[in-house]
Amino acid sequence: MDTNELEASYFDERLYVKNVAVDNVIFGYHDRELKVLLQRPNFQLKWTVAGGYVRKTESIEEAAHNIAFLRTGLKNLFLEQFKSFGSPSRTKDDWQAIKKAFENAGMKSPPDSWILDYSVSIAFYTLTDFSLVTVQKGPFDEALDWWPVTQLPPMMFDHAYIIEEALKALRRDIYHYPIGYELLPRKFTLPEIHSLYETILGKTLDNRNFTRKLMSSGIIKKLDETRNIGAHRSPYLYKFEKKKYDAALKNGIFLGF
Amino acid sequence: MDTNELEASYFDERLYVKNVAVDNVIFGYHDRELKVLLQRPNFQLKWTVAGGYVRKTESIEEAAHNIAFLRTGLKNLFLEQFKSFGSPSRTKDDWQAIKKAFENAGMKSPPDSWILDYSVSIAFYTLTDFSLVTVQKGPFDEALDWWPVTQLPPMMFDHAYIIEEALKALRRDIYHYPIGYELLPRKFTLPEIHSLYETILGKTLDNRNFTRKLMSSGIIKKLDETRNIGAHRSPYLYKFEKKKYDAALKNGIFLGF
DNA sequence: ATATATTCTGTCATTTTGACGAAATAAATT
DNA sequence: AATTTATTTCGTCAAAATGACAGAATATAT
Repeated sequence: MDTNELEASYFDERLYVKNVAVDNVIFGYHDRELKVLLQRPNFQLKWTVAGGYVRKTESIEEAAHNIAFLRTGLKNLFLEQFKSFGSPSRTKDDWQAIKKAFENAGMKSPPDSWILDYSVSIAFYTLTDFSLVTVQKGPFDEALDWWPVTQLPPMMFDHAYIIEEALKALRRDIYHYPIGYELLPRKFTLPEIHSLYETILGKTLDNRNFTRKLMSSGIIKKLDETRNIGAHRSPYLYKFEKKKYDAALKNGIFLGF
Repeated sequence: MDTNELEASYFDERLYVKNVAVDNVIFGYHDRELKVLLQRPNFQLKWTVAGGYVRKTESIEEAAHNIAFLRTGLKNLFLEQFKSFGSPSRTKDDWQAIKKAFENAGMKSPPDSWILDYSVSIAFYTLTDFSLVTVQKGPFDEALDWWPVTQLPPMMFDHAYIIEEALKALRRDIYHYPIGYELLPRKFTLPEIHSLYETILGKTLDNRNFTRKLMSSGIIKKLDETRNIGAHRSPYLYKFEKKKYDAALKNGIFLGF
């Protein structure tokens, strides 16, 4: 099935689970900023998190992976479910706006039964190496772009809140999982991973103490290469130790920065 | 609306959200064991977690509180959402069994559209002071009882897995929240809270080091009373410091046992 | 050669941890 | 009334982890 076909069959109650949406907060890291991939539906001014529906033949995790794949072109990304959202009228108003806009444009809009009924969102966050992503708009979207989590555009539904909660979950998980592995390119420098942790945790970390702790965990390894950064001392490159990383994912690790 | 009326209206698609269930793993602590409150539906041999559906007029959190209230008689319990579950046929087989049993008994059974369609469970865990609970069976249940998490009976659906995941979440959260407050009576002894932590974490903790750490957090306070435990030295009673506790809930606390 | 900006390495006092043993106490037993 | 038993409670010490801090090395531009 072609990508557009796939999404175009949304709202077919025979294929998709009604009342249940999956939202996926896709994080990337670039220019010392944590960014999130957002889409803006046709004719709309406000943005949404990457989202979609669940086919009756798949699990919610598969649906979330699929959403990530549709927008980034990447499979098997690191993906964590962090919370579900459901309350009367959390989506109603903005759905009505979308419906109206579609109708004004002479386009087919989602059926009322999907819009006016109760809507539960199961939310995941996804971590990805920014540099590997090639963004791909969906058939109902006018725009798809990375936004810094510190400067989000106006958001539809409760999606600003969903991103807040995703950040909370990420900040909690960063203590238990070596999250840098997912957000950084395969080879990276100490200042890069240092800045990543500062960005996610929103606080400054003493570089010497940070390095000491990270190295003592044994999860990253110094390479024999350096990166040229222009008029400055060239930082060494590092990479994650896959074995240690897998163990850390499985058993948890404690990184108390 | 009366309690039984409330639950009896399940499966009315005008009132309840289709495809979405809420399951609530209700934990209590008694006799040095962590227990979970389970129900056994009519004519069934296997048990389920406390569960129910979401009214279209309420949030999923309200639904979860309501389920806890129906089974324990208690309101405003400590309740955390930890994960949602959704995959094809996670509930189908056992639902068919229930349907058949209801029909054999000449009772009205849930409509096929609710049974055969996709089912998402939003799962919460609830912590409660065992001694305050008065268990209340639901209208479709033959039994409702506390079971030690270490010796569960045969479970329906994927509920054994759901309980496992609830335990994981609890073990994760115990490091960030002073969970003892919810599971213990207002006044308790050091050996009691010590044993609670050992039980939840599933490992022995040196009593002297445990006490040192717990006291240094300032979250509990020694009282001037002791409890008589028969032929042994009488342990002092302690209570949680409400202010410290509230701050810990809000900002998190770190208790690395 | 010098200036500038950034990376990298090391020390020290303080705090926290983990592993122990021994004294105190309430009731039952002799 | 002394002793035994089971439990609670208090204290010490060496090792490890933490937090605060300063200075040397290096890549290029001037």
